[in-house]
Amino acid sequence: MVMPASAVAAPESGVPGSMGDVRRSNLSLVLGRIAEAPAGVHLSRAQVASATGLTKASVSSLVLDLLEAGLVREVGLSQQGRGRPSVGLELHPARSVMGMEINVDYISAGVTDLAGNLLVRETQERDNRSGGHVPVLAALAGLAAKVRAAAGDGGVQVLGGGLAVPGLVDPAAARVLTAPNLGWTNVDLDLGALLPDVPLGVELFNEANAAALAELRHRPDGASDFVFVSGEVGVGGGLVVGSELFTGPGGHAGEVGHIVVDPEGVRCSCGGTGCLETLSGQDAILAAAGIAAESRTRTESIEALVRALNDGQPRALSAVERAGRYLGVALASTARVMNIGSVVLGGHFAVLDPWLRVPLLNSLERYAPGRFAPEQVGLSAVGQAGALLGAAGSVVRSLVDAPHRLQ
Amino acid sequence: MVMPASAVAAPESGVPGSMGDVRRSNLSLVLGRIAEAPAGVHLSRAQVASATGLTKASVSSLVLDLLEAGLVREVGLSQQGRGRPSVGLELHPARSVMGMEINVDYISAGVTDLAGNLLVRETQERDNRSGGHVPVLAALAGLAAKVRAAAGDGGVQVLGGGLAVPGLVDPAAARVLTAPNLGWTNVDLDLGALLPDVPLGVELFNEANAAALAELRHRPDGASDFVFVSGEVGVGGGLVVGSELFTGPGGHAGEVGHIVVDPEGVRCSCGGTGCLETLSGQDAILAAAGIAAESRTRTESIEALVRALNDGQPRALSAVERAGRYLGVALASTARVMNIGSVVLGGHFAVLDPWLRVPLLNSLERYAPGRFAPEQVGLSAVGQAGALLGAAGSVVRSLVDAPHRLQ
DNA sequence: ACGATTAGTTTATTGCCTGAACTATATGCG
DNA sequence: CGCATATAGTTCAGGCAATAAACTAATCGT
Repeated sequence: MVMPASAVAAPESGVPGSMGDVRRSNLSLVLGRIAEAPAGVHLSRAQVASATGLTKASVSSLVLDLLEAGLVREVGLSQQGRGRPSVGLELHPARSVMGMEINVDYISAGVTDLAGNLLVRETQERDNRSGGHVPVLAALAGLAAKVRAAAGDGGVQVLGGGLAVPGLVDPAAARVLTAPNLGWTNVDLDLGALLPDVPLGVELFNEANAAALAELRHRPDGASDFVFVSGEVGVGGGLVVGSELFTGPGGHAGEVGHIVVDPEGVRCSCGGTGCLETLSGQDAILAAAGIAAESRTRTESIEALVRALNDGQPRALSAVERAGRYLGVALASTARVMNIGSVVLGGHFAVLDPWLRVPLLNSLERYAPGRFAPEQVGLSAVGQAGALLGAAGSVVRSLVDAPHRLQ
Repeated sequence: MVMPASAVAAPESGVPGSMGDVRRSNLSLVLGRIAEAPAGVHLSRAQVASATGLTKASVSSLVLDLLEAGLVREVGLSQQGRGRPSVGLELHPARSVMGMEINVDYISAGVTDLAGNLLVRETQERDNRSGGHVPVLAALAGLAAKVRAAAGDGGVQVLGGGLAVPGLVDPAAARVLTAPNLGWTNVDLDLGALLPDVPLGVELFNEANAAALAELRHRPDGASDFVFVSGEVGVGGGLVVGSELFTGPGGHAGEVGHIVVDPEGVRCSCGGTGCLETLSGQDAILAAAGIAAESRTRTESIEALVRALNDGQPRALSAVERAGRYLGVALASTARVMNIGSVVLGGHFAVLDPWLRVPLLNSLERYAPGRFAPEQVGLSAVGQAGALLGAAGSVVRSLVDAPHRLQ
């Protein structure tokens, strides 16, 4: 049995299908084609018809719905050879979505159009570890309102949003289960208050999961199956299987940072023992490299580490070597369990790639021989903004999956 | 984003939906309800209608199709209080599917009806390690023909089949990538020749995956998310997520036996290092327990081990303790990556449960604290026949998913 | 100017589900 | 016995969505 194709025409499993589902499915199909077109290329109704297999008549009718919903816009005429010129179709540039991020030492909010172009973004430095979650959310709501107003001045309407936090989340319940680096446990978020009066609401994401979605959208190779591992203080992970985020039964799969890579290892902040994070997280690497964390921001510490590596300091080199080796152990196990043989490195793993790559590849070859070609280990295509872009993009994705929600 | 519900009305992603898809979806829905009913309970059209949400008119029409396809049968009348008595519906008892299994030292074939009751089964002892795959498949084809004839004498028609093999498979290509214990590498199977002239063909499965499907069907608690781990010479695994087998992008996810649990460990038959199999597989346990494998079948060796455990022999106890401990390491990592907190033990893990359970639970608590309640570690409900039942049952499942294939 | 060519719309048809009316078959009570 | 009541299942008109084919619209080439 193969993974099911993503549900196209069904409202839910176990519920009767009716012709309305067909309409929804085909609306999604048409909107998806229009959204997929490269920037600057505007498909015509006829092109959409031949690309989807729908008839011209059906596409005309479906496009009419999308125009009325304000999701799609007609743009100029264009002539291809003989015949009547075609009317271009594009995602409506005045419809947008918001991405938000709460991290340890900043909050951030940004608006992208439906094609994923960042229109506005603001980041606010802020120590989010003290004072609990209430002031953080209040500050973020303010920042979001500001960014939204800026977008609104440009005539852009925000349809919905996504929020990324560095911790375990229950998206259905809008609840942060644990975010060790924020010191949050079982925090219920009022997502509605964060971005009031948007038709599509606000979705909650784990940071690495959101970043994985951003990678999915922006990867030049168009890979549809990979593990994204993000090295921060913690080690986060996001699993993309069949161009979908895999979140598991409870919504928080992908904790690559807590794979056990050394059963005799030290205690982890998660309560476990010998997790990858205890050997390849930032604190572990900096400590092993002999770089004191005190009186420095984390960015500065990583910069110091890179200098040490460039200087060829043995302690730094062996610290990174160890991190790469154990990262390989965890990814080898992931490859075996999930059958994914492609990796995208983010956070400090991307920064340290020049020194990390060889030990990582060696480790992969030792623990999962023949499963990872070197070109299957890539670096993040979106970098720092990944979580925000991914959270925003996921709203677009859910909109494309169910365009009827805006009618 | 949550796992998509299984596609109900869509043929495939990226293809236009039409009204025929609605029909297919609803056929599946109706057949599914009829199949779900407990043994001996026969739903009426009216009950199916209220259970599914379809109208009586639609259900009547859909049931007619299923009757004509021979998938469903009307059975007697039954009176519930007042009113016209209802006509019972059941899966047609004369339609059946075949499950087949190739293992190291036997081949087996059996026929079950669509409700999963085993009608005939034959097992043939056979050394499948020598001589390559051709004679094995010839022998299995013979055995299948025999079993099919026996079922045919009872008036039962075989609609399709499933074959389980102990190795990595590519189901789409009908290819066994590697089956170390059989000595097979990149073997293409002619599944059509194995069971000629069946309308639904033959599907190929990894043995543990098939067994996981059988567990899914027969679990008393009706769990829909679990890891099945089967202890044999190798350690196999099957992942069930949302009542679906998770096979990963390439079709061979779930290799729990090759999670790295000891990076400094010994070489594994898969080419890796420190795999779970090298510490919790049968050979590893028997060797650590000091039980010589020579001049015994594997069953006898395990029996000897159980005697030693009952006698309280320290070497045997510590061997099993170690196996349980490392099994816990692997399952803790699986829980983190897949977000699955429920386990079903099969093979020797089930047999050794009295001695294995405590170290396993301790290990789970150490490496993934709070994720596994003791009652979430269960034993196989189907035992030895699991792979065969699962392979057969998967054909029923795919038939319920797409009943129109028989019309 | 006019045919060729391509884009998009209109119209008739088909398939499928729905709701309401209808038929069928039982029970229970006077 | 007869009739009200209740439940199962069928028939039929209506609506929606996709399709195919005919039709209108707009442009190019000669």
